[in-house]
Amino acid sequence: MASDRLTLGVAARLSRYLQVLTQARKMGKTSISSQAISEYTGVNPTQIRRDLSGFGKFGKRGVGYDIDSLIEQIRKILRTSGTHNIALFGAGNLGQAIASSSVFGDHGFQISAIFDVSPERVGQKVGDLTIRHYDAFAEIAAREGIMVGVLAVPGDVAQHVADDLVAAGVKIIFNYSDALLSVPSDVTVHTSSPAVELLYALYFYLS
Amino acid sequence: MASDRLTLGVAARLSRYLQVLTQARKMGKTSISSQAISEYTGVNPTQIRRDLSGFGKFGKRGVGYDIDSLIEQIRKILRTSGTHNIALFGAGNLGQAIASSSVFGDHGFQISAIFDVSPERVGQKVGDLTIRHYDAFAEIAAREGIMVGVLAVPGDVAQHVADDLVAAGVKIIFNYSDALLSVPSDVTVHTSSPAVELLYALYFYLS
DNA sequence: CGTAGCTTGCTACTCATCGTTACAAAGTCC
DNA sequence: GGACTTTGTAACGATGAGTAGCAAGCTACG
Repeated sequence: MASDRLTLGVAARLSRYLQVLTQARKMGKTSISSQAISEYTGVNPTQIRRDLSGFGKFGKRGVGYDIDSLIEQIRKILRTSGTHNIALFGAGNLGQAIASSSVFGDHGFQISAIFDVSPERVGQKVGDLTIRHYDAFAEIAAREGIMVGVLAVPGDVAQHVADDLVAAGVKIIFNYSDALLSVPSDVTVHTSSPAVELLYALYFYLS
Repeated sequence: MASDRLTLGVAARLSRYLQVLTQARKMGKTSISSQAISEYTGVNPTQIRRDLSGFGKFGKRGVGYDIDSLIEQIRKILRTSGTHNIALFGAGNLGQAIASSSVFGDHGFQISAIFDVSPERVGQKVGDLTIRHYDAFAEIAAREGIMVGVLAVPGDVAQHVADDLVAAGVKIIFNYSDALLSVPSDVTVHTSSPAVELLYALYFYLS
């Protein structure tokens, strides 16, 4: 199991392919070549074929890869097939944007609950979901076994929420706030930082 | 100039350090050790010191790095000091969330204009900015020299907006939509894909 | 003042990874 | 049938990253 664990690089690239494939599928494409994936990801076409061919023969020579089946294969390789329940914290502009978009749903993440503390928001609906009060989180987490939490809350309360998430057994925290979160070593924090990604892109443009 | 260009890895890590440093500064810290940066970034402490010491002696032995000055130094290394004007497209939930947060501002990106097409939104204020009609973009871009565009628009119009941005001379597009954008090779598209980043984190947790 | 404990800066070495080149096999298109 | 495309695969070389180790400089505390 853990022995044939993918290396960081391979897993990162496979995820990246998955992103492009999912987008391409949304655009109505059904087939794609390693060359095309390369243009969208910046990864060398040979590298792409090598990454994929290490797990089986997914492509058709002269044609390329069938997008639907390749998505399925990669998700199988990443062992992330099926749906995963996530909980969303904060129903402000950002939280509502996340809840009403399909970004997570397209990749098998189902938002199973959305929490806030504002009396004006609690009880309102966002898509199919009703915003619940944050106090109900512990109970719901215990019942549904939430493993991933998404933080769309103000930075000054992020650590507090993160602590509660850790206590409830959440293992992966996606942090949209600007707070630096301290968590036990068995919990992964991923912080969204679009501005930093932009700086990175800007550097290469300016050079 | 381009000769002493940083490698991809170094630039990526420096950006990452910048993220953590900016967060740490917000939390009120003034100094940080390579060990601490390592815990937040996952990068080896020796690697961090090597990355930094290649450009000068920024740290104090026995103490660590002064956060303010290190941020300044890294931004100088990345040649992204100063402020950069960006334009934001789409004033829905996501657009408003971006406009009212400080994520971009903290890193020197100033949102100089926000555009939408909805008559209900145009004319309203988000923070200090007034939402303008999309038709005004070409003129404003010509006057202010926008180099970075942020797309918080629906996927089905993203390509159309991207084409207009390219025509107006925008070189970096930050894409929050789920569309796969086609642009000339001298334009960089960076697509936000939180779900894919989550899949990546999930893989390593499950292994 | 002086000693103990950090932390940086720096070097040398090793190993893994990625890009490159090359080419055969299998498919499509005309 | 023939030209063209694209995958699958191997070999090689260059680059990058992890590791270990150590001296120098700073702080803190008696």
